[in-house]
Amino acid sequence: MRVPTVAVDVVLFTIDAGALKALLVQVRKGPFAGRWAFPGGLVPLGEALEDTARRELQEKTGIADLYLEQLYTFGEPDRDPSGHVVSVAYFALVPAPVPAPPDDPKYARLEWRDVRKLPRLGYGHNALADYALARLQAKIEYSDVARGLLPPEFTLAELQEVYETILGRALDRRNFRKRVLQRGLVRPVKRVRRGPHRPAELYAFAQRER
Amino acid sequence: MRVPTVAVDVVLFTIDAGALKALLVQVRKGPFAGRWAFPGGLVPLGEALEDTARRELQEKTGIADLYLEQLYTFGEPDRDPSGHVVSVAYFALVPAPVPAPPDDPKYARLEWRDVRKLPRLGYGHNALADYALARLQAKIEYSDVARGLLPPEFTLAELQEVYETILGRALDRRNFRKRVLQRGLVRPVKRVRRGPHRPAELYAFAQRER
DNA sequence: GCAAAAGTGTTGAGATTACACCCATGC
DNA sequence: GCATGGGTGTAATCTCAACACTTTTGC
Repeated sequence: MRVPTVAVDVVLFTIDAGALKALLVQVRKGPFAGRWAFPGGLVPLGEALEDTARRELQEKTGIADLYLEQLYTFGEPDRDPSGHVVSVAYFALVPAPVPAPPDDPKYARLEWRDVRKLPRLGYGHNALADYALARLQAKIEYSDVARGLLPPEFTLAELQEVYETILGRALDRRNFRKRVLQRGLVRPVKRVRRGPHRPAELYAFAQRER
Repeated sequence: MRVPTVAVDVVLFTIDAGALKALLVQVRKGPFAGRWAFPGGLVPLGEALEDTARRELQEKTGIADLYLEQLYTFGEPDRDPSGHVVSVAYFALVPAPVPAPPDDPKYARLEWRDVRKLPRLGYGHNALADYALARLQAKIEYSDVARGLLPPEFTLAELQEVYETILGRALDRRNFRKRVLQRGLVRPVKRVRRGPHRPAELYAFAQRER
């Protein structure tokens, strides 16, 4: 092989049981066999990077529709002991509830793991996890990335829980509601979610991103 | 060729004559021959991406010491008509005054061009220019990237001119000085620059980045 | 002494934080 | 009627933008 190989790796986040989780796959070959790492794969000739990322996730989890954003490209030649692999990292979001990963022994094992309690990962992927989390925390403050973690309609309490889980700290309810409303991030949809207590107004993200 | 090739492209900025300029090279081969584009080159097996970027700039301009930061990776297969090239884009900064590019006919022609008046570039590089400028504008607000565009000691007027050139608008002198000082971005070095008028205090960037 | 750039404070507006009580529903 | 989560306003503080005059030097 005369040139570096190109791969994509994807940090797929979801929120589950009040925790921010990422999808891991168990490495099957090479010096990292048995370790966990983020899913990824080689980019074939002629395929766009983002398409490779989506295809890999689709094949591994069946999830087709998700938010995907490029993170960083790692190109140190000694990161992968099997050769010089330039790895384009993405981060992705999928709304809860996420379908349970198929536990087909034909495929590598998959697991959703709390991002703040990751084991030592293969291919130096812990740095990737830190990077992805930092980006997510930064973006949630000024963009509508939270869209990728929620269903089309949701209560403000649910939205706030997403923010708190990502940021890792509690937020004031009144201030939170004021902010997201007057920033025009969400709009009420004139429906309510009924439950055991007082019904909650439902909201949706506003059309235009900002 | 069975896999995509990996290349780096670098948007090298400097400030010259009150304008933000970028280094362009003239394309010599292929369908974009004659057009201008940002300098770049293929990543050889075993070399880190950033090393390739530095080496290319060093070879083309002789500039060795510069600020370099990864921007984005473009991987659409049809961007380069000669094949599927995954291009990792960097942006770089070099302080003025910048050495004049050698006009050796053995090498491709080089030119510093005003970033806001670029011609139609090869390889779809106009998008890259926009992206790099947006990143620079964003980062100058909260980081010390301006460090890469100034000599070790400078006056606050010079610093302000860098900000104004990058942001493309005038800033209030008093507010500007207040901000950079109380943010701890710069510190006075107890020396002055003498000129035709009142001497100006010299400053240097503070040690720690933030 | 004059031209030119350097240096310096205050005020008002808007944004952000802190904080506690009533409301609507299911059971 | 009570337990539970849903919904709301105000005051204090901080941050950011607007704005004009005096100082120091070279000539």
